[in-house]
Amino acid sequence: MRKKYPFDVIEPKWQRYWLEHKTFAAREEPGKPKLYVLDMFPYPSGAGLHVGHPEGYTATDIYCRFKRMNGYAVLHPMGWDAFGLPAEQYAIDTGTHPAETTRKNIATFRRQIQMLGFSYDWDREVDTTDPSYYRWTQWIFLQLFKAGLAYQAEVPVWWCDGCKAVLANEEVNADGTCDRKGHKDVYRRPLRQWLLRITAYAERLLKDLDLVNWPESIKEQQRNWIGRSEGAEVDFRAENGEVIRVFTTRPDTLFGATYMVLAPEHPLVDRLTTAAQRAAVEAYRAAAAKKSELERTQLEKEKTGVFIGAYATNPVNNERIPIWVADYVMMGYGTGAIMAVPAHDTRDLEFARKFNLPVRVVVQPIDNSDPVGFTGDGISVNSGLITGLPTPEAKKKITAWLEEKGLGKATVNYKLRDWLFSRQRYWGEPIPIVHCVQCGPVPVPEDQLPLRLPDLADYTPTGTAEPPLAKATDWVRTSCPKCGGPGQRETNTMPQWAGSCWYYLRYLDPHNDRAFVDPAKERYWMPVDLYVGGAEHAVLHLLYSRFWHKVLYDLGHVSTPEPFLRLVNQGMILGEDNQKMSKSRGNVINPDDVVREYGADAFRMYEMFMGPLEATKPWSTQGLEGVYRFLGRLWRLYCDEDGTLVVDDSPPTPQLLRVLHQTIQKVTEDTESLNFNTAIAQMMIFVNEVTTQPARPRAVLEPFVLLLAPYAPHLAEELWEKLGHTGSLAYERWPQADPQWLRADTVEIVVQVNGRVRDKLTVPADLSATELEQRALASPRVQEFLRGCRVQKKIVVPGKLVNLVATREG
RNA sequence: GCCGUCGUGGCGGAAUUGGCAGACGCGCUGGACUCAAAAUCCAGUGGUGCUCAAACACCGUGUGGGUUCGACUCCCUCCGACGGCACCA
Repeated sequence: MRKKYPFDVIEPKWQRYWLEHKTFAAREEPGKPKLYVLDMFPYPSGAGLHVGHPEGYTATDIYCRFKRMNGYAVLHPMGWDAFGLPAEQYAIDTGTHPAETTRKNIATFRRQIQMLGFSYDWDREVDTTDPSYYRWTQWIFLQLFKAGLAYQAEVPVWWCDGCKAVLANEEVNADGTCDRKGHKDVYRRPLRQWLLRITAYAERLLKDLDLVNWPESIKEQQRNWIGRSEGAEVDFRAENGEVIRVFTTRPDTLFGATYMVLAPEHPLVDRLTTAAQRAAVEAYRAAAAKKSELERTQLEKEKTGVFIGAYATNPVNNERIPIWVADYVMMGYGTGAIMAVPAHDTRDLEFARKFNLPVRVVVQPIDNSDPVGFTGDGISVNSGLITGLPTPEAKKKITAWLEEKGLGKATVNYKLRDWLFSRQRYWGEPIPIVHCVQCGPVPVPEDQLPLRLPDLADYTPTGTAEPPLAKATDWVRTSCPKCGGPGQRETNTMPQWAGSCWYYLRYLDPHNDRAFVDPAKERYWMPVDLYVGGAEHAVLHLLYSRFWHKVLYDLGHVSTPEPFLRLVNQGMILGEDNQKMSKSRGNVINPDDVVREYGADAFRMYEMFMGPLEATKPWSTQGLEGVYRFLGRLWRLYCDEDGTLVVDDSPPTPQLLRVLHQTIQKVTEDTESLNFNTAIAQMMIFVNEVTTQPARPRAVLEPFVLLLAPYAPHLAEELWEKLGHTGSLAYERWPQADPQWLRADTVEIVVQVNGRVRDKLTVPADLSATELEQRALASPRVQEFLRGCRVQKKIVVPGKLVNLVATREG
């Protein structure tokens, strides 16, 4: 197909120009307002760039180019989140060193990203696998360790037989399969692990969500993940004297507790079970331990459990209630034990019905509906000292009473767990710790960082819990930095999240070898003003980053409590068949093909024209062609077939000036608010309008090039040059809309009778309300509809409409 | 089950504070140019009725109701889609 304009010449030309002139190098400029615009950096996979990547990148690029032209000092960097399993798996399969695979993939990604003409400052590129980068990832880990926020523990962790590796909780799917490869044999086994004490920051991670401008859905997901709930811990005494502590959010229902439940793993089960029940309880616990999470949560809707033979005393009424063991109570939450109030808890009610346990109503709903199974707020009944109180007051009073008697206290619980931070993999940052028999875990001295990954000949997992690094025996064997005695290096590595937790800070000062970032630079650029990326990172990446950032903040290394001020999630791009793009469906669109055939500007512009940035939307090659045709039409507005400029110096008509200034106004507003699709629609209106006119006045066409520049930067640069300018337009002043041309002299007024449009009047824009009313009533069309009616009410909105409310007479 | 987001032509989508629903693009139809086609340009394009057309009327933003002079927009009910969480006491 013949090209509609020479994008294949223009685009490489300007890309070369920008790189050679370092047009987009970011500088701290005290006189200018700063703007830090960040893309979630990609994992450079072997498959190359996907059309989803450039969606967010184009959005941020447009915004950055727009803001530069509006006088901002803009920081807009790109880099690589390059540790991770695929390169390691490839090494296992082929023997190629992951570093080499990574280098190659990065080269492909860089080429593809550069061919789209994004205005990144390439001198700030970071690569998480580069020792000069991970040196500081390790350094931050040591700060966490020294602050007591990194510790080792023997924890039951998810082990995937297929990957021969430990998985993090979040890497295990709800159906019990492995998130990476879909392996089925995933189960828990206890292993020594590194954990980060993110729970110490639960409250601040929750509260500080109020400081950021993020989509409500993301904030809500983080809140749910942190899972704060207020309640009370209450001590029940078993008959043998053991104290069973429970957590409840409804201390007001204590009088309705008719039994207790311990989690199967609860340590008191052993000590409380009576001889008669021991066999049944042991059998139940053994069965529960074997159950996968899948069985325990998904399939097992029917409650199970066993009475352990023991009783406890309800502290509020001294009632004797039986103790059961059941797997609907989890050891990992609260205290692993509950008081069961079947009348006001759905799960307890199910259990009680199945095992014929008593149900006692202690909360009366306000609307007098059935109290059994009622879990909302109401009025306490049959509840001693709190009888008659509404739920919130009842909670307060009973909690105070418990505290006074030493039987319990108000408590806050979180669902959030500590972050399992070690991986039994090769291709990750080595954890800079030496294990010494004398001194325990000892940090590698900071001046010895980076602790480099040793080369291995064989990357395959050991198959045991020993990580592959254990094979590098010379590397593992070392001396203790503290006492000089024999030591062993930690062989676990960090998870992929580690490098991405702080990369936005390294961009500020990527070549600094004395600190992870220079404090002055940090203060100048932070926080990130706009962060764009996929919603799949809603919880983990963003929560982990926020956690590290807060630790660095507390240690005085960064100046803001939150890293990312504003967050926008770009939507997914589906295939033309409205399905998720995938190789197996054969609906994958390759950016290389698109750029070869239509050019980068058309690709960028189409992705922005598809719809709102946040929306999920299907790819359409015809839609792409429509945008490509538009760019061709735009080109022909300026040049004839030989590429000779046809712009003239004729005085522009008022009509053209009006559409120009409307376009300036609309494009300015919509670019600022990231509504790129409507900004492009307005540019199309402009081009359509100019096309209908014979003249090509420079006074109108030249400012339009600047409006186009953030969207189709190569085309705009080329036209700018043809118009006689030298150098790049990247820092030209953004056009200002002249209000004179936005004001309309006359407006069209809608005249309604009973809410239906019956006539339209063209009147002077500043016509008064009374005058407007007169003219509306004088309209023959309107009079026709008013015949035989009496006007009851007149609504006059100057500049907009007149509505006459009339009723039929007689 | 719970939380969140969202339902607008044949399709992607627009609509400022409650004020002409369907901007812009795709597709489709007709026309110009052409030997012909492609490309390009011009015109039309929510549905229904009125024997065609014009004019006009009525219907129309997932469903049913409500508030209002007026509802895509605000409130309630239900239905559907997508995303997240999931026995969290």
